[in-house]
Amino acid sequence: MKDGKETARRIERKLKEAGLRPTRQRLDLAGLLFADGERHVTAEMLHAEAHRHKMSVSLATVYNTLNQFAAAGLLREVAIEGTKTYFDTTISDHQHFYFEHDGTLIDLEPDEEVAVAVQKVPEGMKVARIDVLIRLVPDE
Amino acid sequence: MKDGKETARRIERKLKEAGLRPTRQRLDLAGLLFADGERHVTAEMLHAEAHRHKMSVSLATVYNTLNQFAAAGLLREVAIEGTKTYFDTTISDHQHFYFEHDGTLIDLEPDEEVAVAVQKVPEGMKVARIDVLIRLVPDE
DNA sequence: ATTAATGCAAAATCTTTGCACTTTC
DNA sequence: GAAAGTGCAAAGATTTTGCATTAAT
Repeated sequence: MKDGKETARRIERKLKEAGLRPTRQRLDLAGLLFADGERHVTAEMLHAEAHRHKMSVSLATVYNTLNQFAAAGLLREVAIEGTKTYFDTTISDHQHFYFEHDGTLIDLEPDEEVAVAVQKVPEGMKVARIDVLIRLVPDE
Repeated sequence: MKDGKETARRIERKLKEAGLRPTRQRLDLAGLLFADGERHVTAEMLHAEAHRHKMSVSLATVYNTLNQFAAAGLLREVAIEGTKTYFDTTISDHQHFYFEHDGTLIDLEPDEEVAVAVQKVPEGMKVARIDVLIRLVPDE
């Protein structure tokens, strides 16, 4: 965990640059999301976490905030099958390990990444992004 | 479209081999799904299609059937972000093109596939499968 | 006959929305 | 004070479930 004041300032700047007003709720949630390192959360998870930290935010606001952050490019939605929507704090191009036995998701380190190169793309289309999800199960 | 009788027999065999009783609803739905070629459907879509073909199936049964087929290995769930669950009639290892502007999903031909090789896998884990989704947007 | 599948409606989930109130600029 | 954000509860959307009825073995 980084120094509190530095982080708070950095986060406020981040929101302003994204054109989002730095309200208390957004600062609180961004504080949890961007404190340090990668994070993969659902709205439910983040709401529970905020509660544990005695932050006052409604679940609807958590949903709205995650969607706004994603629209602003601060977060990225991750496609995992199933009903819940995951958001990833790492927005640069990267890949994921998905632990099927417990539903955990982690980023691959850049040096672990799989190289992908598309040969042919349908007429009139171009590649926007390539999602790679490596599904893991316990060995043996 | 293949010959009707041949297809019907093939499908009935398919269900039996999967340990599923060949009921009218399952035969109807399997008939739509496995008539020929790849298909990517949601429960909603398949239910609507069944209706158009004057087949009588409830939406709940479509859901149940898709889940049973997937559990039996006849279909594969595809992870696309968003709320709806897609099922794919191609169950072998393969990759997808996803057209972001209209939500269409198609399989890559084997010769278009991207080679992926994972270097390091977390301790005690092994790769079950690698999902590759190539996101396309209109050119320019 | 026995066992499994279906249909319906009801419930359970997850997510978005409408609107009065509050906060930020 | 104007514009934007929040909270709550209500509505939406998707999916699952309980149970009586029907169909398959």
